[in-house]
Amino acid sequence: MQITSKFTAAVHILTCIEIFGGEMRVTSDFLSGSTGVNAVIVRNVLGQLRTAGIVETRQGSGGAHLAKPAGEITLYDVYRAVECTDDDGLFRFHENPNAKCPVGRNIHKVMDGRLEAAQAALENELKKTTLAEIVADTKKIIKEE
Amino acid sequence: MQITSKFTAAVHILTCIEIFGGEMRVTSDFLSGSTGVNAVIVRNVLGQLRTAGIVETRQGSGGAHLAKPAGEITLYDVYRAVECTDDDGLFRFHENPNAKCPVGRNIHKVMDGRLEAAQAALENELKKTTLAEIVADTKKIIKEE
DNA sequence: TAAGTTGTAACAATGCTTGTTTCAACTTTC
DNA sequence: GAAAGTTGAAACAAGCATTGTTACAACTTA
Repeated sequence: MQITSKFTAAVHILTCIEIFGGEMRVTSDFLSGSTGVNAVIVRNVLGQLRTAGIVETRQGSGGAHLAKPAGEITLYDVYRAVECTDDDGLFRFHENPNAKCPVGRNIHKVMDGRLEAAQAALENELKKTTLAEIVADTKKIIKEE
Repeated sequence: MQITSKFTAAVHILTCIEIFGGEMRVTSDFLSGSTGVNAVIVRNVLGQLRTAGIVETRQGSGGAHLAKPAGEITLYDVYRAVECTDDDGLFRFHENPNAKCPVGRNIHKVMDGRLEAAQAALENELKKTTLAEIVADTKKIIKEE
């Protein structure tokens, strides 16, 4: 099982907004062209990023902008905005353990804390990188090409 | 996107094998009863755990056993045995970034290292817990019931 | 030999991800 | 005000993965 490609697409989108936003209007069509992701999906992602307070878009006038400095947007923020793991977490539990079995009755309790710790470890690692670093690295590579 | 319930089911299965293995024959039917997971799925999981060298099963004679001490089996081992993330990792990349776009051409390079670090953080956390601890915690809770 | 069990293949059901079409609402420009 | 371009959103389809189910050969033990 894998984390959706919407996450990497969202980072790609944000990077484009930051890099090209100065010189041109970054529309969902343009972003679709750069990412290879369907324009409607791009708009969906932008909608989720907007709900999370990461970008600003307006109906009619094309062009998305960051809602806050790139240095204040972490990969974790993007991950949370786009993936819907909030409700039940990254791990999925088998749903019907038998309450009549002493193991089935308690396995949830025993594992939950550890699964949360593992998920937190992933998320904390994502918190370490900001969009500003992604943009800086990308610009550096472009310059060296 | 979530990690398969096969993972938690596998831990449940191993816990049962360790706790009940002394007193009775732990068959896939019994495990199906405790986990609430279909017996064929249980056999599939057992097959993956066997391939990974974690359990021993034999056709005909019922009853699975651990192939090594519970203290030497980490949650990570179980995760690797059961999830098929080896090939492409936990994160999925959007597949067709545009090579004509300087961002699309390089976003993979920029993100890969960070995604690997995040995945490694998750896996390292899973390495910290052994089956022996899960079993000990479960026994403790059962005793307190 | 009979009963119980594992290993495995094939198929169905369900749900998730992504793509596609369509259209109303909005902004900008002419 | 009209036209062109854009966003937001709903509805639906295609593809894929997960899980369940059925079926059966191969094996072990009694």
